Amino acid sequence: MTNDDFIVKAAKALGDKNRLKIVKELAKRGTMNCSETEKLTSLAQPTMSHHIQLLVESGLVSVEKDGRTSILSLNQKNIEALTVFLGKVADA
Amino acid sequence: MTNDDFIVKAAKALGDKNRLKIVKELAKRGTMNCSETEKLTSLAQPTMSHHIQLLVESGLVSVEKDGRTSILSLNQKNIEALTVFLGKVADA
DNA sequence: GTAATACATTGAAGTTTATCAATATGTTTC
DNA sequence: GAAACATATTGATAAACTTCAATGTATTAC
Repeated sequence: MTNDDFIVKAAKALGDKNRLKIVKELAKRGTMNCSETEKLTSLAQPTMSHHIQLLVESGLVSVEKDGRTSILSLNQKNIEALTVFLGKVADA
Repeated sequence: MTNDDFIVKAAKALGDKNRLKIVKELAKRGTMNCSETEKLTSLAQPTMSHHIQLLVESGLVSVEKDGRTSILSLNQKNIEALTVFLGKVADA
């Protein structure tokens, strides 16, 4: 994946209000499992599962399996990379 | 528009490779008019016009009309706002 | 004022995305 | 091992998005 591809994918992942809500909540709590994300919105479980998959594929969110639960957290390094890119654009 | 709405809209605007290319080129050159953006890709003129409209509506890009040409530039303030948001998320 | 230039709008086609109900898979509990 | 739990997958539908050809609207140039 080129850097541009990463930017596009990550931006696309952030460009949805439900996924943004997950990201913001992860920033607040540190971690969440999938069931907890479902309580953030009124979306059905498969829909959330899909959104989470997109966030993970984008690199913004990481998953660690613990038994039957999936523990989500922010991928700080990749979010930082996106931030740095934007920072450069902001004061170009 | 709430702050979340802005983040979603701006991220969505960035989440397309052609629009990202415009933004990056604006960061490099400072300004461009619409005809110049058309040379960046192989997209048709109406398609570019549409992408530019999305960028402008998102707040990432500003337009100033000068006769028959539209002069595009980055909206540093809004890009900075997006950067700040991500920065907070990155080291949450 | 006609022609050329720069951009916007419209209408339509194809593609992608968001969403859900139903169902499947793997895991813990009893 | 049966039941409950956590998440994933599948298949379908509706909405949103990307793209273009055709056409429209200003503006400049001759």
